[in-house]
Amino acid sequence: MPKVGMEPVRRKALVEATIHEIGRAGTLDVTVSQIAKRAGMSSALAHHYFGGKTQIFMAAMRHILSQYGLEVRRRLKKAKTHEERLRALVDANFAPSNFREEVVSAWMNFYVLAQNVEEARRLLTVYYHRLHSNLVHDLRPLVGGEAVIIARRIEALIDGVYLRQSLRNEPANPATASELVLGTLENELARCGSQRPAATLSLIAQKERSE
Amino acid sequence: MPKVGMEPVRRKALVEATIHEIGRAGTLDVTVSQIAKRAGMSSALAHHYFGGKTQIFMAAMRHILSQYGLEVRRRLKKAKTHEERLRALVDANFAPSNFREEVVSAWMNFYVLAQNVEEARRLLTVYYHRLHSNLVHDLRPLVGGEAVIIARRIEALIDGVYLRQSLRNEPANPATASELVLGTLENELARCGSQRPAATLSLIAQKERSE
DNA sequence: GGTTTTTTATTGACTAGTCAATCAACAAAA
DNA sequence: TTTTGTTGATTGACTAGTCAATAAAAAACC
Repeated sequence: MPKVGMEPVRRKALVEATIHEIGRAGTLDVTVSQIAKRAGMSSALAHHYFGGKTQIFMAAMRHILSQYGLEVRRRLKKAKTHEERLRALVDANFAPSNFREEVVSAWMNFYVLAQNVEEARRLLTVYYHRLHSNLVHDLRPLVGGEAVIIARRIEALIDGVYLRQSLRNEPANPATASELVLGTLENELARCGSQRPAATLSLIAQKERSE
Repeated sequence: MPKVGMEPVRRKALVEATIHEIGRAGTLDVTVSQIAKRAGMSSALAHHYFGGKTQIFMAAMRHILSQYGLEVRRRLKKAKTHEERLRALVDANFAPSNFREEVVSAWMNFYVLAQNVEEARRLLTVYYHRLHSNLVHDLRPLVGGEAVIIARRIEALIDGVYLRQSLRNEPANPATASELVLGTLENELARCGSQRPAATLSLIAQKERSE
């Protein structure tokens, strides 16, 4: 029974169904029918609103990236010092909204997609650059010239944690993951920072341990 | 013109063609025909020798993992001290034989495969455990109780470097990649090691810089 | 040594199934 | 009656896997 103004509702449902379906299957090899079914409509309607399968994937990827961006900005707003901002940047990656089983799996598959589809690669590159310049911005005052190399380490580490999470059967544990990255960061700062006492940071201290 | 004793030749050709084809396509979505064609035979023959597509993939994955294992053992044999052994363990990941564009891409896709196919996951788990226990074995004497957590960081970092490499257009640079990981490791050791002078390690010093 | 039989290598043609994309048709709201 | 929403049915392309047939080498036999 056709109601009017369905377009945004349908699009949203499809995007979310896509992420869940990719997460469930662990692959980009999901059919439009599967996605449409989960979103509660026919596959023809999915094509009607998005045009094609690739566009559905791209919309889903854009959604994940924008949700991630939102999380980053939300946390950065609360942070004052450089140390707090660094923690915010790292923690955003492991926020519950991003670091869930299906979303992590979808991320992994988008990485693969970015190897094939130029637009996907572009999106990912934007995210990379933003994270990198954010990190460098707050690392520079603390470690000077080492900022870039340390940023690269943190970036790779975050991706690695995601990758390994996608292989686990256990549900994601934000605290453990975040701690792993922050611990490394703390080490880097303690080692080559010279303008502030190492203890100032204490990134981890404020969280309880797990694992 | 049938020559006899072709089986091992064909199998090898198919395995290598599989890796190249996956790397080229950036996806597991390659057809048996494409693989067979690159290996210089008909798709029927590929089926004849391997049975099915999944088995072809598994054979390719096993080949990559065994090549990696070989590299590790080769380097470990030359290493004497714990520090040298740690460096060997890290460097093996970035040896030219493993850290090439197609192989990196294949790795990424095998990660995805491991989310779906139980046997693929098992293979990857074996590799994980071996790397982990190797790292811990040589970290423990240097850093004691922190060995496990540091090992986890290094492992995630290595995976992250692979992942990011798969997104680049530029050819892989072993030196840069290795340095990124070894630098982190050095930091960790310098920070929490207490039984030996930090300078002893100098993991990076012996390599020229790049990037 | 020559002939037959068996084994191994090889492929073109075919089957059965899947799936993205399209379209014609229908239904409610404006 | 025009716009918006919706779907079942269909098309067209593609692909994993099978099979029967062919051909050379090797082995067995005389």
